[in-house]
Amino acid sequence: MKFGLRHIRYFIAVAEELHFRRAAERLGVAQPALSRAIQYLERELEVTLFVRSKREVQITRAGETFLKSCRGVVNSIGHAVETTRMVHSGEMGSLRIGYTDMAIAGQLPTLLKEFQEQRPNIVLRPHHDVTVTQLKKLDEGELDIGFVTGPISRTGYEQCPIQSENFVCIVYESHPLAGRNSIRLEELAHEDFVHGSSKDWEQFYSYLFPLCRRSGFVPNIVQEAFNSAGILGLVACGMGVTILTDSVSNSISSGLVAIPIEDVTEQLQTVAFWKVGAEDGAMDLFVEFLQQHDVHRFPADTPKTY
Amino acid sequence: MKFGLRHIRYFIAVAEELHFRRAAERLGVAQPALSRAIQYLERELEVTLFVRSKREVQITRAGETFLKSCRGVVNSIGHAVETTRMVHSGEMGSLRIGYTDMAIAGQLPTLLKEFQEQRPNIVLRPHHDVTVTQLKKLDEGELDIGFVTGPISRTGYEQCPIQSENFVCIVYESHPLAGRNSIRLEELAHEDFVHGSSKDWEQFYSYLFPLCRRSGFVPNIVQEAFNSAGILGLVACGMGVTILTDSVSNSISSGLVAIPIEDVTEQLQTVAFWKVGAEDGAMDLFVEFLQQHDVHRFPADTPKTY
DNA sequence: ATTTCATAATGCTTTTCCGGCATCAATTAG
DNA sequence: CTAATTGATGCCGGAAAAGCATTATGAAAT
Repeated sequence: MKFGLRHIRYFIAVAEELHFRRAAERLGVAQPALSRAIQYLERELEVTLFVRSKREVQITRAGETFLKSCRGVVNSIGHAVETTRMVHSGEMGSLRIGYTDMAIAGQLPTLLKEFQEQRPNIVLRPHHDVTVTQLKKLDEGELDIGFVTGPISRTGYEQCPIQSENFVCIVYESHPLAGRNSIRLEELAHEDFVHGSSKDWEQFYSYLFPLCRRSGFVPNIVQEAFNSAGILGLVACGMGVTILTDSVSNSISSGLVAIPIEDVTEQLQTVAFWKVGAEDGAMDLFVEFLQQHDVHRFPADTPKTY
Repeated sequence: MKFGLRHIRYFIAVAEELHFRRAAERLGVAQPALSRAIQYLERELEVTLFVRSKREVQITRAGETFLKSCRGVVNSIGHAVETTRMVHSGEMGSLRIGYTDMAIAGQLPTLLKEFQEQRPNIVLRPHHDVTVTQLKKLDEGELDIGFVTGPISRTGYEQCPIQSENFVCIVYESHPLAGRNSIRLEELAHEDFVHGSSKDWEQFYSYLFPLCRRSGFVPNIVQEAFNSAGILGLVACGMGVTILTDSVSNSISSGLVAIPIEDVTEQLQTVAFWKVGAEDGAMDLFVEFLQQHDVHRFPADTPKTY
């Protein structure tokens, strides 16, 4: 295969015109150049493509099959260029999106739905993961953007606030505190706590534990679960109480009660988090979309670092 | 699209190595040439394909989609060359084959089956047509080869004998001649004849009528049909007698009787007939095959012309 | 039969393109 | 800070492709 796309284009012209001079005109080259190009092609292929009989040009069977293939090739190249340009501009592409329990229980579904309507040619691929796993996958390029518990400061990354939620205490309905409209955090000092597994939920508790310490206690952990559904389940079994956030408590099952915590004004932030300079049009569009929807301004006075 | 296959091949190498120097080695060119080719490609596409960060080369999403397409393109080109060469050599292709009633009732099915086994990649497309129609279609390039009643002499064409058959008289079973082991042609002088339609069966009767004239009569045609099945049907109805050939009479229905004609030693030839210089490998192979199977040598002393 | 016309092929020259060498700039490793 | 590696750039030479002019050939017209 020592010929080029030029030979293919020339061949198609001759095959369609069955006339070297006309084909040369159509291509905007001189007739001898065309003759030689076709000769070269035939020599490379070791195949007679045309029968030149001084008054007419006939295409051979082999030429006809080559013509079909050539049309296919130029079409796929055209299509390739078009698609590549669309992916470059972001108009087309795919995004691997990580999300936490809090994100998926909150704003994320609405955001994704709205973006999908704006950009129907971008495929969204959401994956559930806790914050630390998402950060690892972002590092390794397995995710394009994560919706994680934040804020997080890390060089080479950017973030955008998505939602802020209050902490709420969740107890089973026969618990002594179940009837209360609100509680103070220190009232939980001697309760048994159900917990997210310490490794996975590291980020969440890095925000919650300082609050407990301020209220003068360290939570007494009696059970661990892997996700919020598991935690709620264990609470419903009467194994202890837990602290989660508004969005998750919106969907608690019967048998559980969510109680606001009076003396905790701090909120748990969920942020979108992504690597800068990924050179991906779809990402750019998605980030732009998120920043336009940034209703909850990022509080500059709480620069917690990871 | 002002780039060539060279750019595509270079791009694939860089995309696979993610390293300009190594890719250049693999391609057998110097690194600067490669850098420039990729730059040119990116300028033509108006798309960033790689992110060069002085210690590593990353491919962009757009680059990845372009890579997939490029792999497809080089594959289809390789496949195109292969297929084209096969068609050129004749190993692959298709043949449009015409046949008469006599041919299909005789040797042709066996011939086609045997050839098909030898060359499974050649598609055989048989079409039923009388001789004159086949000749017209051969002229117009609608057929590649015809199995016709011959011999035929026509410039630009060649032929090869396929079979020679005796003429036989066919009568309905209550006909006075039905009991005979053989007859002489002149005994049919005053019979009613069923005929192939004069236009379509022109070629057949150009061989038969001279024999009748030699025996001193012109057949008295009372009915015409379009093909041998129709003729046999009319004979079975008692509308007259007819003269056909061995092969056709082998498959006559009950109610009909085939009687040899003593004084007619002339045979009806079926020949393969094709245009010379068609520049088609499959045709060449088929013709070669037919000539090897030429058991019935062409009788040089009966040069009847069309 | 001869002339004329049209077509594709060929010879030669010019232009363009592409590759190689040397070098530069930038980043990383020690 | 130095050395080494990597991709980009400048410049030059050679090969490839195009253009122009011409030829050879076959068909149509006279």
